[in-house]
Amino acid sequence: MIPDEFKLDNQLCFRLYTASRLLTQAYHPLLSEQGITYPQYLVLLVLWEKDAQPVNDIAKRLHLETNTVTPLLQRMEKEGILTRKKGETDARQMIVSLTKKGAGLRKKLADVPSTVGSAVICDSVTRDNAQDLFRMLDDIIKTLSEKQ
Amino acid sequence: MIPDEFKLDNQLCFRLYTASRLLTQAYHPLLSEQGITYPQYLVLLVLWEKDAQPVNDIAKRLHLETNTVTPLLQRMEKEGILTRKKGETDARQMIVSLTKKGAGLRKKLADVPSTVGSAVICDSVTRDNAQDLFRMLDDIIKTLSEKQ
DNA sequence: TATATTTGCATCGTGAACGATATAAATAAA
DNA sequence: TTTATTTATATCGTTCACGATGCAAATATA
Repeated sequence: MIPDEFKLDNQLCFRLYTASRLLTQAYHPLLSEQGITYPQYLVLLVLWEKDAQPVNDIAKRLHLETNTVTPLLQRMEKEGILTRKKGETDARQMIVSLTKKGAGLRKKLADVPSTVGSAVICDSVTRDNAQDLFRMLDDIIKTLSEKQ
Repeated sequence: MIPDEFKLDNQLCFRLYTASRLLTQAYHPLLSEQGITYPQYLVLLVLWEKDAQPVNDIAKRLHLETNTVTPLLQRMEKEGILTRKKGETDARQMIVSLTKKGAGLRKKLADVPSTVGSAVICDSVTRDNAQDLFRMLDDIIKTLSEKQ
């Protein structure tokens, strides 16, 4: 007999992993139309909120390490979406700024949130109890990121 | 002004993506001790439930494509965790079975669920309302996996 | 039975993730 | 000021994910 804890159906991580992957896939057709990936879209969200940030601030905002973000930014730089230049006050920093193309993607991707949002509305996740889900996920993220 | 839908804090996908990554990281020290990764652990969970399954059944159970699972299984075969042999009734199938080592990992990994589980217990996610979270995630997964 | 289609798996290329490590600049300590 | 430590970023190697494509076995159709 398999103990309950070992059953795949009882695993929180597997659910998060699957839901994350499937929802990311829902973004794909919309994003690839503009030649970007989902993690690149996340970088854009960060820079649209506040332009000209050092690599580290972007990484922290996304809960990623710089060894993930740096290559990501290098690819986006090569695509002409953003620029990277040495910080003036601190020469260790690389300040990442949107190009005109990167800023312009905001309008071209304007429909993404509502399109994807409506795809995930189901019995359990309506606008009402999405807040409960958000709160639980935020709590998980907070708990785990504090364990570092 | 940034519309609300564009704010990173309002994105469900980003929360799932982050929670999934951080929780997977919590598995890492426990799994690497036995020389396996988290996706490999998922394969073991599937095979511990039912041994000797074709690649396709494992892939479907994990909501993954065979082009992800095949290399994963090949690496696990090289590690001596499982074997792959052609199906007898259907020669297209590859039947994946646990070796003694693969079956034995169950005991060595016995503490994983409880160890990781206790790491994620927080204000919002207690044993009580974990069921609500499970239900919502299952609904999201169901909705998204039915879309194609 | 011959041909077409579907199914199951594999290969390839690209882009993440991430542990480990390296390097230079900034800061702290001696 | 010299030396040590910390900080910010980059490089490298391995393992996923996944779209695209290929191929052989099984099944359906003609």
